[in-house]
Amino acid sequence: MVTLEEIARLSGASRSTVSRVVNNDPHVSDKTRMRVLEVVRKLNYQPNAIARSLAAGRTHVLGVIIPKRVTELFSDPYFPILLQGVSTACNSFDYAVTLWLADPEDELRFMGKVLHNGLLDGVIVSSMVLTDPLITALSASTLPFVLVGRHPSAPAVNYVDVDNISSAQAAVEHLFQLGRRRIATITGMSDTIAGVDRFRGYEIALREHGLAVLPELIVDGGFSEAGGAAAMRQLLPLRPDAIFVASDTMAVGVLRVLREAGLRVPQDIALVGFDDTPAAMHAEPPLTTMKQPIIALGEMAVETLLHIIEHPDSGPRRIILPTQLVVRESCGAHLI
Amino acid sequence: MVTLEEIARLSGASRSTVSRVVNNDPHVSDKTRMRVLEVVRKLNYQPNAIARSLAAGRTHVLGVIIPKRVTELFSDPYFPILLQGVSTACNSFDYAVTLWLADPEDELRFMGKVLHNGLLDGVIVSSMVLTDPLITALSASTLPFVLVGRHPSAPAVNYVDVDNISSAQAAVEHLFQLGRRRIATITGMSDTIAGVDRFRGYEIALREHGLAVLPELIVDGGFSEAGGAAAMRQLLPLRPDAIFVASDTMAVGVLRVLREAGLRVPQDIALVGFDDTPAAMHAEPPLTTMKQPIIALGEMAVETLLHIIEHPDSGPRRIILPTQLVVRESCGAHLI
DNA sequence: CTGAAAGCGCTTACAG
DNA sequence: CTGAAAGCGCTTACAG
Repeated sequence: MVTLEEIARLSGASRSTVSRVVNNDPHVSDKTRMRVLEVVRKLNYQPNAIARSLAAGRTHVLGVIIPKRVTELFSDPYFPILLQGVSTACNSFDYAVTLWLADPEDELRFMGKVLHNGLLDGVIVSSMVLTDPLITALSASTLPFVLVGRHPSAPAVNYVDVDNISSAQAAVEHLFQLGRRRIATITGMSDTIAGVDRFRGYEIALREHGLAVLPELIVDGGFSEAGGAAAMRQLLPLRPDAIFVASDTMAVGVLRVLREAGLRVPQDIALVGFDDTPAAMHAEPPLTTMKQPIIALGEMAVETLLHIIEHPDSGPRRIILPTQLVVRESCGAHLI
Repeated sequence: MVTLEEIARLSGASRSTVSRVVNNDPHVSDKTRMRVLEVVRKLNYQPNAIARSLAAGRTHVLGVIIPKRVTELFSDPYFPILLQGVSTACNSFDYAVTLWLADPEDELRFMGKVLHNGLLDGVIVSSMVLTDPLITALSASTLPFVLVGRHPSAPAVNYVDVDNISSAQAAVEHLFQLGRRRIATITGMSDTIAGVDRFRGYEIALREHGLAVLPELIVDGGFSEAGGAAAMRQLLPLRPDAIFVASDTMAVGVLRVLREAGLRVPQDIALVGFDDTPAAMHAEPPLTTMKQPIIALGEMAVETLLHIIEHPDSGPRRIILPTQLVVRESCGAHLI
């Protein structure tokens, strides 16, 4: 392995100077810089990241924590896509990202160990679970972190999110505008903030129009495809004329059940989903859905985290990214 | 941050001794050990991973590289699931995993930089692309690596894989045994080893039974759902009585097109997929498919890599994991 | 079993 | 603009 030391010796400069050149410090004469760079190139010198981290006190690596519990729902492409956004942003800022798919047990180990071992400059947490002890542990630590998805138990915390409440409200409003009045909802897990918020949006929209919120028209689908299907089966005999489904993944399961039951979408039942994952476009019929900018959430999480690392004393940042209703066929708008 | 130095001072032991205790070195008297551990616990001391890495020459972090090109097909849960296996194994061995979702440009940066910056003890590469320059660069470097998926251009290399050829052959054989004779195939990308191998298995199976390999019954679906659907549309007028689809993700697209065309699966066309992703089970009808142990592939990749790191001089390891035909409804076996 | 010392490969005041 | 020196927090022969 080529070291700074060697470059210094061969270029006739001091180690300090070589370090400056390598780090683009302007306080080096052009002549010296050229001489050093020459040798750097010739030997294909790469600064040792570990030594650099130890000396500089920064590792240039971020952590991403995704609770395994949701990981198991990896049929839902939300997390892979989020990861993509995080990864892209990290690459562009010359950061590495280390991935922690933590089951509850690993979470403990993570908190006890990784959190304080100095490997990470900061972490991004995509826990949706309301009672996650990790959030508490992070808040108590000095490690900079940002949440993807707001978290009521830690209000003074940095996060990026969408406005799930008003987005869900807008989705239901869309169904109302199309003339639907018996609107059901299939909700996500009720111990996640997204699940709760999207349900609240549903309630608000109904109330706003004086529609009753009927308990029997509210079924938990747990954010999974199978859960969505099961919820739909439960809803079938109640004959809603529209359903707001709190994730596209669940909506795919819903469509399957409706097909089996011989019901037409949107003629018999109109559907609006949430997320706009790739499956929404490919669904049959194509799914009208509230698009969430998942990639951008990942990217913003990184940018926010980097900002916090640079400016530890700035106040908490809450970033809300816009959603957008993508009208396809499942809502029936094209028939009107 | 609590340091070794502090523990030494407070416990009255030397830094060497504290280091030994922390690293479970048996050459420490019980008395001393207790005394040190007492202080360690009290101060909640966590060894600094960076300092440790620099001193020991090992970082305990592995890299996973997934080419962005396939990443964009993240609707295919293969990669997330693989990641899960890798992550689980790393956790259990106390390694961290850093994720590189590399587009071709990032790949260059990776090779030039990350490959030699000392951050990684080794890397796992899940490139399926035949001509990937990364493989060449890795082979030329001293960094230990293992491939997920064999690679003909680098035969003397460590990899874990399934036997795609014989697995595909068995899948087609199954269709043959069910009486199908006009068997088409929708192939994966022809510049991936999995794509090529699965196609070869198809050929072999047909030839074995004296069936002609008809070019018009071979259509590229590019491993994506949309590609699978497009391929099926092309196949529709040719009326095959069975199709071997080289991935479940494509098969989902195929099923959609068949439904639109009013064809019954398996009565009119029998289908066998590949992978056994969660979508296979949820498909309509449930998909018969060649199950690939994706999680296990990820885990074995880690174990193999760790083995290579420990034993740099052992010969190359090639690990082939078994596949298994999962018979559901799309092949028609249940009707017989 | 224990400790003093060198060293891992960098960065960064400090002085000139 | 440049260099000598200290230091980041550990591990690991080496000696006793």
